[in-house]
Amino acid sequence: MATTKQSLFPEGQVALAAFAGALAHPARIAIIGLLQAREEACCGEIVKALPLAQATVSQHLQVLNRVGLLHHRQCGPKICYSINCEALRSFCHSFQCTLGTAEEAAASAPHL
Amino acid sequence: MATTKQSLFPEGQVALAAFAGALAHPARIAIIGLLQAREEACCGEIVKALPLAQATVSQHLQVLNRVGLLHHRQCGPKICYSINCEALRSFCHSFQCTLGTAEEAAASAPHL
DNA sequence: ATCGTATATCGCAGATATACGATAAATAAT
DNA sequence: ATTATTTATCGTATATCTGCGATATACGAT
Repeated sequence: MATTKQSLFPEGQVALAAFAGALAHPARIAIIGLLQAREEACCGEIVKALPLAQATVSQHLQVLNRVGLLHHRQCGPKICYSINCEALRSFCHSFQCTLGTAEEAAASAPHL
Repeated sequence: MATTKQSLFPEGQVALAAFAGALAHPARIAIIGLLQAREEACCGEIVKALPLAQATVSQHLQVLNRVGLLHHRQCGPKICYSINCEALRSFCHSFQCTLGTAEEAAASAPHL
């Protein structure tokens, strides 16, 4: 038994869980951090920066892409990835709201 | 072969991924939201509020507890759970820092 | 000690995730 | 068309997650 019961939960909670799931691996945290530092990086550069095989890195990129956290553009023979800042901010916002840390966030960033 | 490679990543990234992993299920998001609304709830109340069996809810509580997100106290025959606000805030803070949604995101709009 | 209630843990099965080699697909240049 | 480069996908094996019934543990009251 164990047919997933995720569909029995409100859509907002499912979406937030999916977002959290996309960040639930050190490699994907590292990729986000790397893209934050460099603005943009191609898959090969990310592979060099991580202790993982190319196929595995590509899979992790897909996971981040699936929840809309990445932009990518063809750049000659390479594909350059960057962070979809809007999506990231939007996720973080509903994250704050649901987790009830909104007051603290408002204190440090008095706007929005 | 697929012995997990999580240990090859920096500790901070592993910790953040673990935190995200703890929130990577709608049931656990729901539990956090419920505890936020009620301050405190015992396991039985949470079971009633979710479409899951008691054993499953108990497991989800363990997952949240393992990363330090919960407080619990014996309350007669029951066990009352509440959110460890300090831990939650601390996590959210390093979350913001690593994901760079503090001020960089707001400042950098112009590209593409 | 026994009973009833409340919660945690065990054991199992099915579903996902992780990781990688091999290979395919796409691009650029020859 | 061939080659070299870059990335995505396939196939696979192993690991972890999800879910629940059954059972164990803990507590308060009798």
